Amino acid sequence: MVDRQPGGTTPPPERRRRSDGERSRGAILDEAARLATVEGIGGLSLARLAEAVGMSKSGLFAHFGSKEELQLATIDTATALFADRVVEPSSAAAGGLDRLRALVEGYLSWVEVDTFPGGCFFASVLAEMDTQPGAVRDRLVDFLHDWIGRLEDAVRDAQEEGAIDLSEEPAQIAFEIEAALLLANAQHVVTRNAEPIVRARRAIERRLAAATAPSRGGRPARSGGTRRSATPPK
Amino acid sequence: MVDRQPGGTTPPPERRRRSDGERSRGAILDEAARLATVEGIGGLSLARLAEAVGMSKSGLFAHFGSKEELQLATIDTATALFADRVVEPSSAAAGGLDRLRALVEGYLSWVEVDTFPGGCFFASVLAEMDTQPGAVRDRLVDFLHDWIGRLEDAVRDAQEEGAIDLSEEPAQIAFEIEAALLLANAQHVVTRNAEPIVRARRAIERRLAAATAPSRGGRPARSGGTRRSATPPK
DNA sequence: AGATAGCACGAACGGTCGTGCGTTTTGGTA
DNA sequence: TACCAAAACGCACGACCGTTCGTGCTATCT
Repeated sequence: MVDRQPGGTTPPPERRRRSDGERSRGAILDEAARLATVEGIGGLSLARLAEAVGMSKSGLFAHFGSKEELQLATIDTATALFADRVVEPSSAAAGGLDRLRALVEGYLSWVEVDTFPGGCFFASVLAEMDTQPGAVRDRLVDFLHDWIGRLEDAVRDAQEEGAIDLSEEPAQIAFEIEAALLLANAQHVVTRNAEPIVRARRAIERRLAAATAPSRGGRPARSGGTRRSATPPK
Repeated sequence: MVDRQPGGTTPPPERRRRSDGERSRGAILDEAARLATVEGIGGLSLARLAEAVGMSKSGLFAHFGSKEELQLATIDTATALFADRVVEPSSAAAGGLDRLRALVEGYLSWVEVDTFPGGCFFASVLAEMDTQPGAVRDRLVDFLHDWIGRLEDAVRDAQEEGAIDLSEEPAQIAFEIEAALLLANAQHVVTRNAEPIVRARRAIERRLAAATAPSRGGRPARSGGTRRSATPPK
């Protein structure tokens, strides 16, 4: 952490942090991500956030310098949590199809387990900012592209492994999966029960079954197995 | 228009309207629905709305009495427009399946034709209000139930007519259709091109094709026609 | 024509917003 | 232990929020 050089003149752009400051900042961002899903990332006010974490408005503000910086940092916090809860666990999957299923299940539990009171952070916040140009929207769109790309990559890998028929378009399958996930989240927030979750699961499982068995007389792809095909990915 | 009774005591709740007032009110609500899809129905301020329609804030406010009343009237305006543009045209369809397709196409054009700058009014506003209890949220949820119910009814009618297999669950098909429509809207707003529209169309057409042809070796259902079969189920 | 009431206006209110500034407290280090 | 910068604070600001009020204007009815 410390990188002091004994040579006397330490260059000015050094910024020393104190541990309690870092801890406060983390607590602020955790609460900000929660509140943003119910009040909106724009509607969330510094005063309410400060009260929620138990500190003064000005003390909180000093951590970020502007509201937009706070919003961007909040997005980064949610992104890190999403990576930890949804993306990372899927990396243990054996093949592309299993990884795809792991991403789906990861997202559905991310929604169902009430990680945030207002449902999926990104669905909530992107719906709010999708028409408001700026750095916040841009960062959210970046996240979305990353997520959709991850689904498509899993489909492509599954195709290379023979688990999904080659006639299927990865972007189309990713679209249909994402559609079910998005509506599952939206309806879960409104109805507060698990029915949309199981409907989404059913829709996706059915779609994958159709993509697994080729539409016109091909061999049914095998499921599971640690078989490592030659095809080294990219 | 006038209903005066000569008996003296005219019951108080009478309210006479002037034509220019009604026209102003309509213009306000049209603009409010537009602005609500980009600024949010909560973020939309009376001052900005007044400026957009070219009148004073207080003059505008007098039409509604409170911001919540304005919001509710805005929702009613959007609901009427939706009924006119999407629901009503579908009533000309011959059977349940055609009506279902008409609802889908009606919604997709509602989105693609940029009826509102921020995409579908209801998707946008419901995403904003889904965690904020109150009359506004309730009215939006009512609309949603009505819309989903309309999709399910069309599926059920199609089943009675033999156009959709009886083993399909109407609520499940409606969920999958609504999912594709919702994501089509969301991605259209972000990307501003037609690709999500055609992806949704493709997904829904494929799903309907699967629901039309029974999963395990039955006769493919015929499309079109006003045939009204008895079809005693199972 | 005169009377009535719907319509629109400007000004002002109490409140909350994001933001700046000067001060006090506090934790890590020399 | 004494020092110093990070951290948290209180306070105040200008702008904007929804809402209220008093006042003219004018369309419509008698």
